[in-house]
Amino acid sequence: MKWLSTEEQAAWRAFLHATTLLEDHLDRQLQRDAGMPHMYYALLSTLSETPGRRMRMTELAEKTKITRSRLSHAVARLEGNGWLRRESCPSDRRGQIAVLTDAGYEELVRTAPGHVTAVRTAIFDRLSPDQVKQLGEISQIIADGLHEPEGADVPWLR
Amino acid sequence: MKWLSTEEQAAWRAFLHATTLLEDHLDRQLQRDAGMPHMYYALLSTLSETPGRRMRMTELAEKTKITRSRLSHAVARLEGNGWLRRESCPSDRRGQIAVLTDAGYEELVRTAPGHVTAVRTAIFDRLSPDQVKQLGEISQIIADGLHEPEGADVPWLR
DNA sequence: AGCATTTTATTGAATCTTCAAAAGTTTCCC
DNA sequence: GGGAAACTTTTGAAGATTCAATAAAATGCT
Repeated sequence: MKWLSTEEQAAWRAFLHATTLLEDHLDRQLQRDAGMPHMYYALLSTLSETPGRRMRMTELAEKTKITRSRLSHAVARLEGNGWLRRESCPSDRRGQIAVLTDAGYEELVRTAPGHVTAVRTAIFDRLSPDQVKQLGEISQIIADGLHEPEGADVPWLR
Repeated sequence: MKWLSTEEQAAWRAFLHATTLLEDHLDRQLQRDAGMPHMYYALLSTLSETPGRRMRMTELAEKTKITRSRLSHAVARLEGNGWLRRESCPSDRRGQIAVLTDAGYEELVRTAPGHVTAVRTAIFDRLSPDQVKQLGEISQIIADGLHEPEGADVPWLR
């Protein structure tokens, strides 16, 4: 059993603090200005960038790295707000398609500047271009490692 | 209004994915192996490193970057598990002190190796020593920026 | 075709977090 | 001393997330 080195411990602690504070900060900012938590905003934002502003539920869940269950609950709530609507998928009768409504798009247009400013102020205004590059690379490595579960339950059957 | 550059957008997206997946992964790991979410584990872990394995509520909340309310609920739950107990503070009758019990310490001893392995596998085994250093520095900068709220409501009165 | 398996999406219950309000205590200042 | 203001912690309700179970539809296999 190998423990963390002093440097690793320090980095891990700082990382935990940064992510905890940042999540809290952005959730608060968006809850105040847009009436939704950060993840819900991310769903609208993701949809806004797709052709037709629509996406299959599973695809949207994968793109935003959340579970299908979480997405179902979130979409139900956002649909209640009128920012999203569901359509059934023509090619697969199990499928549902989440569609960003005009009202949802307007809400995004209205709140995006404030959110981007919050992100910029918290992160990018404080980092050098090289640090931004480093952060991107490091994040990518971590995300890649978690994207497809590594150790399956029965590795000897792989 | 200044938007994010292409590099910044890419970094931000990767960072969001990494933190979302990582949080989910570690919560799941600890829920399975220790019966508690990651933040609760962090509370026990933080307490275990203090003299007397005890800390005032507010201090513990600040050290772990969570709200007092969240801490109160968490401590109530962990107390129910027998991993923590409350003592009243002798010098300040408002104060409560969270104390790690022996059972709590044992639980930590039992589950720490698995958790450290999970953290190592997800992060530190994948990064170069320089990247670990970079991650620590970048995280520190972000955390520092959020630690004391920057823009007060009335900056002209500061 | 027929039947088991897999995939998609949702649901409800339990748990966790946030927010605002509350009660008790200490501090500040005159 | 006395009263306002600030601080510490808890509480309950509302909202969010997880997990396991469910239903419906597609796919695979023989």
